[in-house]
Amino acid sequence: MTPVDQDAPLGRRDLRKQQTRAALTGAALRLCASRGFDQVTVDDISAEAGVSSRTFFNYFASKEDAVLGDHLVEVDAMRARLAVLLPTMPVLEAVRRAVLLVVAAMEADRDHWFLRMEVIHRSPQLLPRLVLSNAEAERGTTEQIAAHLDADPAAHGYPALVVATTSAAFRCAATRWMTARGALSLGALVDEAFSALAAGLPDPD
Amino acid sequence: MTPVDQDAPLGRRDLRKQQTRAALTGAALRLCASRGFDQVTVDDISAEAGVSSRTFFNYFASKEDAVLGDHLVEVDAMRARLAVLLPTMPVLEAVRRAVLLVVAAMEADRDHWFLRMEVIHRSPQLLPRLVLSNAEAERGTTEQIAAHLDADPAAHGYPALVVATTSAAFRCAATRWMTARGALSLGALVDEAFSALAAGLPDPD
DNA sequence: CCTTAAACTTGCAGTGGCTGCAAGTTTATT
DNA sequence: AATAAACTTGCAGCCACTGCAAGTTTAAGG
Repeated sequence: MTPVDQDAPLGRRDLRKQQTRAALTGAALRLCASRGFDQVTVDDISAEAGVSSRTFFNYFASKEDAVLGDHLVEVDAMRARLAVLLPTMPVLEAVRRAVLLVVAAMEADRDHWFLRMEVIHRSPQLLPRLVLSNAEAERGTTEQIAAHLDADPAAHGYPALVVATTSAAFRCAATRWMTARGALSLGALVDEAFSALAAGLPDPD
Repeated sequence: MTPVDQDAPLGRRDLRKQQTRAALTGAALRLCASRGFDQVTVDDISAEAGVSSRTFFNYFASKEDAVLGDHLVEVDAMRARLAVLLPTMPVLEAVRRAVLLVVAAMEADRDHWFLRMEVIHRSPQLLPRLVLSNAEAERGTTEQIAAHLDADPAAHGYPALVVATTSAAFRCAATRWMTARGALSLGALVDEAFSALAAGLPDPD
């Protein structure tokens, strides 16, 4: 699932930790996908993963975290790309290209995302937590764009507006991608959504 | 808060229910605003409101519900307005005008909204739940627009895209409104955001 | 006015998420 | 081989939340 980060000093210990963590998220996803989120207890997940329930909470702060996991890994890369692109083109276009990094990561992780989606679809209570972590990421990007424009984010609404609307557009594309179970390319769907945004959301046809 | 709905058959019982409900949300808002959401227990709220903690759960399904309350009351009115406007103008413009109904309701309820905002700002865990209930409303509006366009919502991304992005724009405006503590008119902020959307989110200035 | 049925409140007991603490056990360090 | 650090675990406990079985209040009909 999550590839090993660069050349890390991996002793038996860190290895086992990764292993345990993966076993926990795996068990959580599997169980929740088949039974539904609240028909699964932390004890169930821990037992399936072969650790105590107390240990579960050494790895995750909540049951939800085990399911949603770290779906924000690519944010740093996206932000770096954005920093490079912003000075050379309009904000909206820079964001569109930066988002393609996330698109690539998601398309590479297809199966994992579909499984996660299955769980979230079954148990919509999880959706909020997903939105929250996104919100945090959005705030950072907003500040980045505000700095680029030399604008006070509090006084000027533009940075927050761009980030919020593009995020919404991205989520729309992702939703279409998943309901189509990957029959369409996520990249193409994202492009379509961003084009509509750039055109001012005119009525279709 | 919520004005009495039309000519209702209000006996002592229903009256007391309204009273209790208001006391609970009031206590919840007050306590959470001063102490923070998770420094307040359901027992605290119930005691402050003068009922048992068990009764609390007869009124609200969760502690969060008591704080967030019914912030979706005006949705029906908005949808009705939208139905009237859609055939006579572009979708985006119709949505903009329909949203003005919500704007009016919020501006009439200023103080309450600011208090709620105070709580949410202190305890961001609440923000997601807020977004979630919005999501439900968004789905309905999406279907409405899809029907108007004679489009299959699954096949065509436009309806969901318009709704998601305009909702995001609205939230941005609302956030600015609240951080400015009402120094700016919510209506003006919403108009500004929608204008930017309609123009394709060009770089400012 | 009085009776009866429905609605509302409440205590109680119990489940499950989640945390701090104080062992014990495993792994890294010298 | 000895010591320190990290990891796991059981335990005791808090709190959100629920079902159940009273008790109490209000509405409705005679």
